[in-house]
Amino acid sequence: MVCEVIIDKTKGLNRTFDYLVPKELEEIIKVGMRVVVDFNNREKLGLVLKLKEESSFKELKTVISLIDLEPIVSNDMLKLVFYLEKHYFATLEDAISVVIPSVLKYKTETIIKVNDRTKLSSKLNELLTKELNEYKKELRIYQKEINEAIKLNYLELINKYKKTKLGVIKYYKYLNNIVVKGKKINELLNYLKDKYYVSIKTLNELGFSNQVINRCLSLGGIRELKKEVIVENTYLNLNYELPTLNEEQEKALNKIDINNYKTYLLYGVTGSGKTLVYLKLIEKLIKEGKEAIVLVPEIMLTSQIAALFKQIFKESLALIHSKLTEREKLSVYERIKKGEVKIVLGPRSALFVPFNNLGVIIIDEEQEKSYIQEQNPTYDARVLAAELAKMQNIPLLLVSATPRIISFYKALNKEYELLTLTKRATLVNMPKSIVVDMREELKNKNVSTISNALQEEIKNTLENNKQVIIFINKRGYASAVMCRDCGHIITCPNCSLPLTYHRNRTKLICHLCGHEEEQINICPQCGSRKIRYVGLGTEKITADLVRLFPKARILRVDSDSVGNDYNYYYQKINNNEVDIIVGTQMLAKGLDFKDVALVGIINADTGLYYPTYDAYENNFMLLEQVSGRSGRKDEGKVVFQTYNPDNYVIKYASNNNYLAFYNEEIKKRKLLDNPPFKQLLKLTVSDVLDTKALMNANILIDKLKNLNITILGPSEAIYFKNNNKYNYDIYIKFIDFSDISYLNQIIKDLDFYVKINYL
DNA sequence: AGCACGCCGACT
DNA sequence: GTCGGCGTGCTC
Repeated sequence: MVCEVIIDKTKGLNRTFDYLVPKELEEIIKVGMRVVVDFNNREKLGLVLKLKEESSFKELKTVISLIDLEPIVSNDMLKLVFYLEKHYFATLEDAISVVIPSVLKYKTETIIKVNDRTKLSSKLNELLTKELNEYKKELRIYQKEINEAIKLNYLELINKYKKTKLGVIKYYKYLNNIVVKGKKINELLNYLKDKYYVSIKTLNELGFSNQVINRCLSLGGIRELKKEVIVENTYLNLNYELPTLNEEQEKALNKIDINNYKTYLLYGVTGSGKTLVYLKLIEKLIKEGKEAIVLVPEIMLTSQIAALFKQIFKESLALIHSKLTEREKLSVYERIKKGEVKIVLGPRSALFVPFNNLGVIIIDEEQEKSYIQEQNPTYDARVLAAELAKMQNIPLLLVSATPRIISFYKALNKEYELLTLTKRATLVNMPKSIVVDMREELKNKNVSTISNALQEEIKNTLENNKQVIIFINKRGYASAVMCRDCGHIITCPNCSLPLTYHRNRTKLICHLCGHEEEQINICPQCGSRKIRYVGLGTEKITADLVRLFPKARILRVDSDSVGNDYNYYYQKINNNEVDIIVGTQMLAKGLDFKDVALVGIINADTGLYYPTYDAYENNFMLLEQVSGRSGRKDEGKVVFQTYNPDNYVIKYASNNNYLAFYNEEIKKRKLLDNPPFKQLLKLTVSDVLDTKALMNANILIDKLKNLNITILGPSEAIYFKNNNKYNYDIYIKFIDFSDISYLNQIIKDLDFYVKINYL
C-alpha cells in the first residue's frame, strides 16, 4: 500500500510525495492522519492525503511512524482542500491551512542526546549542558561539528512530536473583599466585583499579570475555576420559547426538505422574520439529533444576533470569531467532536468545523462581501458551503432582504428554490424616503453639504428626541487637495491616487497604502497659495453639522475614530448618549439602533462611478442597508442627497423596490454577458516596473488564447499604481469551470505571480 | 520552501 | 589553513 503525503514546510514545492505503508499499518492508516517520514534524509511530518495501491515512482521510502489514532481532518474537509486547490488556485499547504487550525499541526521538537562528551569541542560542550538538550538557535553555528559528531555517534538527534493536548483554561471570580495595599490587586478586585467568571487571558489583556492574580488568589480575594470549556453566558437556566410562525413563514419553513441537498433563497423585507424561520428550522433539526452551521458577517457577532442565539441555544451553541486564540478554537473543536455543541455561529471560517451529523448550513445576509476571503488563499465561503452541503446531502439556506443579483437570478431560474416573505411581521412601516436633487440646491444658491430638506428633517428629528445617522462613504475631511491656479492634485507617491486630507491630524493620507504627508499650504507645482479642498469626508460633514446644530451631541464613527471597538460605540449610541452619528460603511452593517428615526445619505451616488460591472448592485445594496437603519422601532425617514435623482439605483433604492432594481440590472448584465450569464475571472499581474508588468500580462494572454473563453485586456487596474507596484488586469469570461481548467497549469508554469479573483 | 553541498575569497 | 558567502540541485 502507498500513501500520498503532503510534507510540512514545503510550501514552495506545492506537491505531494508517495511513501510505502508498512504492513503493520495497512489496517490502521487512514486519509487525514499524520505520519513521520524520511524526506531528503530528514525526519519530517506529513499529512496523508490519499491511499493507493501503486505509485509511478519506483524507489519509495517507507513511512517511519504514524502519529494519529484517528484522522485530524474529515474526508469532506479534504475534499474542500482539493476544491480550493483546483478552483481557487491555492497551494496545497495554503488550502490545508484554511481547513485545519494550525495548532492541530504537530509541533516538532529536536532533542540532542550526548553520547560521548569527551570528543566534543569545549565551546559545544559548554552549550550542551545536559544529557538531553533542547536544540536552540545558538547551536546553529556549530552545525558542522554537530553533524560530524552525529556521524561518529558522539551525538544523537531525537525528534519529538508533541501532541497538542487541550489545555485547561483558568477562570477567576470575585470571592471576598480583602484589605491589601497593592494597587494592582485592588484594581483586580474592583474589576471582578460585578463580573461572572473571567478568563486568565482576558485579565492578562487588561494588564493584570499572573503574579497579581496568583497573589490575589492566595490571599483569598478571588476564586479560581479550571475548565476545559469556555463559560460564556449566564443564561443557563433560561427557558426560551420561540414565537410561533405566521402563515407565510410556516409555508416557507415547510418547503425546506431537510433530507436532501438543495440551495434555498429565503428572501424577505426587513422585519419579515427571516431569522425566526431559520431558528425554527434549526430547532427542528436539533430535535432530530442534527447540527447546524450559521454563517454571519463578522460584525454581526458583536451585536444582538449573538446574544439572541445564546439565549435560545445556551451551551449547545459555540460562537466562533476572529478574536479566538488557536487554543480556544481547538477547545471549541473538541466540544464539537464530543457532540456537546449543536450550533455554530460564526464568520466564514466557521464552515470548517468538525461536525459529525450536520443538518443544514445557513448563510445570513448572503449578499455580504465578507464571505469572500481576499488574502491567499482566496475563496468564497458561499461556494464552499454549497460544496459541503452537496457532499453531506443537506440543505443550504441563503438569507437576505437584498440578495445578490446572481442568487436571485438562480432562484428565479429554479436552480435555487425561492422562499419569499412579503409581510412585515412587526407593525412598523418601511421608512419614508425623500430624494433631494443637489443640482437644484446649487441653483437655489445653497452650497452647503447638507441640503435644506435634510437640515429641516434633522431639526425635526432632534426636537422629537430621536437620533440621526448621517452617512458618507469617505473618511477624512476632503477626498482630494487641489491647486486652484494650476490644477495640480496632490497624489500618493506610492499609488498615484489623490491623497485625502484629514483635518484632525493635519495630514494628507493615502487610503490605499496608508502613506502620510504633512498638510500643505503652497502648491508644490506652481507655488500658489490657493489650495482648495474638494470632495467630502466624515470629518468635513461632522464639522458642518457642529456648525449647523451646535447643541446636538455629534459622534463620528469610521475606522479612524473607532478602531476595533465597535461595542463601545454601539453602547454609546444605544444608550442615547449621542444625537447625530456621522459615519461610513461601518454604520450600515447589521447593527440595530432602536431610536434612529432619520438617516441622511450625503452622496447617494458616489458608488455608481466605480468601474466594475457590479457597481450599481453594490451601491444599491449599500443604500438599502443604510436606509434600513432608520425606523427600527417606529416609522423612520431617509433622505437621499444625489446628483442623479433619475438613476434607477437611486430611484428604486429610495422606494425599497428590490424587484424593480433586479429587473433593470439583469437586462444590463445580459446585454454585456456579465454574471450570472457568464462567469468572470480577474487576473492581476503586478511589477515595480510598469513595462515589465505589461509585458508579463501580455505573455499570460498569449498562453490563454487557445482556450474556449473571452479574454479582455490587459487594462490598467482600478488602482493602477498601488504600493509602488503597477497592476494590469485581464478579465476572462467563461461558462463552465471546465473551460478554464487548463489555467491552473498555466499559472504554475509562469515565472511571475498572478493574483486571481472571481467577480 | 528548506537544506546540504561545494566552490571561492578574506581573515583569526 | 578555516570560516562563511551564496549559487546549485534535490526532495517519494
